[in-house]
Amino acid sequence: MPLYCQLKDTLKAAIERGKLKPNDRLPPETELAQLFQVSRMTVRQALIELENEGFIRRRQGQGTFVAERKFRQSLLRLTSFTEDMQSRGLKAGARVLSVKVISGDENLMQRFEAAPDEQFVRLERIRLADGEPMALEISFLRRKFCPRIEEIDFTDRSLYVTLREEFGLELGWASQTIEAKLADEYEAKVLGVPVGVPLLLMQRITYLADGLTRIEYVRSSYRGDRYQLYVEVMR
Amino acid sequence: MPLYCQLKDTLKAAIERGKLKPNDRLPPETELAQLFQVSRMTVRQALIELENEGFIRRRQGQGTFVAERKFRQSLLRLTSFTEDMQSRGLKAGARVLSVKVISGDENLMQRFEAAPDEQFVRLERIRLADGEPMALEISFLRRKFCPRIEEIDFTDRSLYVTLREEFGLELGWASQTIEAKLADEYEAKVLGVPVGVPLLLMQRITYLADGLTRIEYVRSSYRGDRYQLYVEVMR
DNA sequence: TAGTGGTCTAGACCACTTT
DNA sequence: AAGTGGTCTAGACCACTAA
Repeated sequence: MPLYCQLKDTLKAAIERGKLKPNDRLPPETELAQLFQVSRMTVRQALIELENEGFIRRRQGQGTFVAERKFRQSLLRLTSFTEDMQSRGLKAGARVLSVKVISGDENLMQRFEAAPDEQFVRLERIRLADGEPMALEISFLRRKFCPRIEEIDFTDRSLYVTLREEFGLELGWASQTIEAKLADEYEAKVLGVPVGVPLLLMQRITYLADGLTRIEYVRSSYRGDRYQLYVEVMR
Repeated sequence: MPLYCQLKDTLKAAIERGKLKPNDRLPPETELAQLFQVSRMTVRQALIELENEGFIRRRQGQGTFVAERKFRQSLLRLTSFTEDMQSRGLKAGARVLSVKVISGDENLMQRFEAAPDEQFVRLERIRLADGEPMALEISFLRRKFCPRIEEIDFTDRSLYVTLREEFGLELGWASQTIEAKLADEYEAKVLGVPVGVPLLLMQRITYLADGLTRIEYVRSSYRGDRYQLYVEVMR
């Protein structure tokens, strides 16, 4: 592992464990270089990446400081429902409504740019936060990348963790749309809300780490009365 | 202006003007260094920032390539309605509903962490895309940073451009929430839609470039039938 | 004025990909 | 084997901030 990554991890761990608190000042770059027996440029690479990830702020003439907690959370990243709920301090869960292997759906083939005979796994779940229905989530996966995934029970299991640990699939990025719509009869029934309540509809196509291969299409309908997206955006 | 910024701007301009096309390979780092008469580390700093901004992809052993257009657009950034519509190929406009100077609002004072006697300007506009109502936007500005801004007509004028050009205010970042709700009677009337249609509600607090000073609070209600957010998110 | 981060150099060797 | 980006060094001077 590169030296700058080791230094990065060391500092990140110190911040996350509370050994370094928000607004604490870090030692100057020259001092860190001596401490870790590396050159200043190596220290700088570690610090620049930590700043980009929101863990620290660097100010010319002043020094380097641990960022406020809220600043290092929830810049919009590719997260699973499980991770999202964890960061909100809620316990994520699921009720599996159906699991199917399907193929030949025109719409899906287009979204995935897939061959006509390719198989997909359709996983439909109600997502729970502290046991309460929060969203209806319908995921489509390309079965050739995760064979027999339909045999796994996703009641209390993160899909993304499973993709990584069982199938060695590293996710890279996703393109996502967000819109407002009304709950139809089916959505209302499974979410336990009246027909016509507002929902936040998010549709996502997830790509692997190579940046090109599409692995997942997911359509999530969040209850408008319980769910709010939070984003920090830069100019 | 630093050398690496000059190089960055040069390359960015070449990409934006189409002189360098998607998937074109850039010269290797050593060659760029010779071409621009700078060290390789300086070239690298320019390239790393261009990669972070989505203009290029770098691959060890292969080279540096111009990124696909869609990859360099619309990562979620702090944009004005005007910029947002431009990037969608629509013409942005506005109908000013009211402009007021107000003070003493508890709620506002809290959002801005402002003194009890501070004055705010409240600007309420219907935002138009190609002449059609798209959103109701209510902006609150701290008047001490932009005195007499209430005398400006924002019918065909970007608020953010005005803040920069008339008042020298550079925006830095914003914290933003996004949720789904139903149109109430007032919203329905001014947007020209029935009561109860779904709306995408975005609330934003905008900070200046210093990262600390809050300058704007804006509450935008977008028509759910016409507006969709698009985001690309990284893992 | 002293100390911080910001920029820059001219090398070096390594890891990865393609030929 | 050749060429690419990835990591790293040991210096240097500059710009900004605070005392």
